[in-house]
Amino acid sequence: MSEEKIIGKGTWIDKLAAELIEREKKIGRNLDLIRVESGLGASGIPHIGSLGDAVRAYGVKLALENQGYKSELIAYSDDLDGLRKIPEGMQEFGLEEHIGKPVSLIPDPYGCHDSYGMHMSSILLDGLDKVGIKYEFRRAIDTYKQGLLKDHIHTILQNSTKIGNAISELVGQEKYQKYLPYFPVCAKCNRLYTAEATEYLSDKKKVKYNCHDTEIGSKIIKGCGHEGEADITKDLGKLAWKVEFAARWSAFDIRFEAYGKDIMDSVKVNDWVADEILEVPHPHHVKYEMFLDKGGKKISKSLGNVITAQKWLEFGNSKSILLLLYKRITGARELGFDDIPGLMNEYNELEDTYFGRIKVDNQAKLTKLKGLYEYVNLLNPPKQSSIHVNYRLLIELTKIFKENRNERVMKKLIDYGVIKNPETEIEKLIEIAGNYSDEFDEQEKIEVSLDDTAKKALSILVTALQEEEEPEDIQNTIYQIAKSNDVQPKDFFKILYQIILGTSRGPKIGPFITDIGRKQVAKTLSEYI
RNA sequence: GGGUCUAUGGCGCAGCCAGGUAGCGCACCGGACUUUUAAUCCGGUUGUCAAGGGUCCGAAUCCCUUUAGACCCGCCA
Repeated sequence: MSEEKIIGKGTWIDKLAAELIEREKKIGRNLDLIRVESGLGASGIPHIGSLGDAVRAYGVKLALENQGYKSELIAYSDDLDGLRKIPEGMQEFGLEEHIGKPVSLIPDPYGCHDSYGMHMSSILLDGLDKVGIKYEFRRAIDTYKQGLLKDHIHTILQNSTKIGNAISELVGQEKYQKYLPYFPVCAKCNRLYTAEATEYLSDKKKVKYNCHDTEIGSKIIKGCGHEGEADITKDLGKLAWKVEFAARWSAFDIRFEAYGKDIMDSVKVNDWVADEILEVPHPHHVKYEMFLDKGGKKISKSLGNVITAQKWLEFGNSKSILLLLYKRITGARELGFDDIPGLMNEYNELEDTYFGRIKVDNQAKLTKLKGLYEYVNLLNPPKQSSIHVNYRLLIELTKIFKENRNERVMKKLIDYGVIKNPETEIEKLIEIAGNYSDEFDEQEKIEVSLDDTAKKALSILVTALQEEEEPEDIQNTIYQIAKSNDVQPKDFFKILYQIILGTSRGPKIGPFITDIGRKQVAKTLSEYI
């Protein structure tokens, strides 16, 4: 693997950006500004996957800039989509009556934004802000209202027969051979999807529709029976997804958009529409797998297993999110909050590699790891390494100290020689590690098998701990008890850790017992005798 | 029906995209040292890199076929 083969910073992001540029050059498009796009769902609570789409697109923007091009990320909220089902946990808001309406026309149940859709989008935008992603925000409702897509809609509707056939051929969906790929918002009941467009009056730029019951999922949405004509240049309505991206790509001059495999078919059709109907080359793409929860189910907005950026940030820092999203793009991954500690530590390792404290033999590998570190820092890496504390250790410590947590954990860390002085940087870590242990501490009672000699030694220890007078040196006492009762000290310590911490090792146990409280420990231990 | 991904020592995974001696963490086993305990140090575990074929001087890595599992699409967005 030679030096010259390495593109940019050696990551998949750089390679992708290079492919993109090469393709644009081949097509011969203007490269003064390369726009990349990311879609934001607005119908449900945005999970980490939606965030990933934007974060990765931003990575590509950074790579493009790094290779000398100007670039911009458009974050586009699909807030003209209709509400299909009520998200888990939002049953009490009486959203039932709004099913089928565009989410930007539904009031915000929480009352803090101009609409339901804006509320949802804001959660994602807030997530992006928190991890440091910069973007240009666009909304579907504005895009349509401003008529930015009206020429594209006209062209698409004029070619609806051709498109309908192509959809059938490309992905086997027959529906658009019969109906137009355009959903007017019913003038009478404000609903989408119920209003089925049957005919396009090309000269008037109007579609004929009738509003009738329609089935979405397993639910029937009531239509109001209204029959009308909608002016595509003035009245509210939207293109079907199968053709909408193409119109948007063209209108915004988008050169890159990543997509999840769940919308693979739509992208395939849209690429065709862009190339063949709108006659604008489609953007470069990359497909990614969905994040799955630990059971292997897709993380869905409507189910309860939502991992949002906000929730993640309670337990891990923004670097851990960025590392997760930038380290690789391929492959289905099962994701859960329990991945956070690993990612927190992995970031520290990566930082050590970047600053040369960890040696990596393979040059290409080193370049790649350093590159990854730079992307996780959004190509603005710190000049100096941060202070590293093993995150799992922090979790263990915060599990033990619930009162005066910050102070006591900090003191322990100094005792251990992990840090020299209390640091505000560490305070933050103690806080999130504490959140983690509070939320996920399962208090698993593990089976500890004890033989008679061990039990005897244990009961002597319990007695010793219960003495009013504090033994001078608990550490030494434990050692002596083990020795004089024919228990291997090594095993005895192990037993104690298993009982107290649920692990086979831990911090130096003498001072540790003092920290928790002798009586407390004696009580816990006595349950095993 | 269509599509995508995954398959690597006991477990979890990296390596695969841009082929060049099969690695990491954990677990486990043995040893060393030690009142040693966030232990540390040394060594180990007979991995057909799912199976078969192809390309190549050389394949875990690229291509084809097969098997198993997962997920997505075939409403809508």
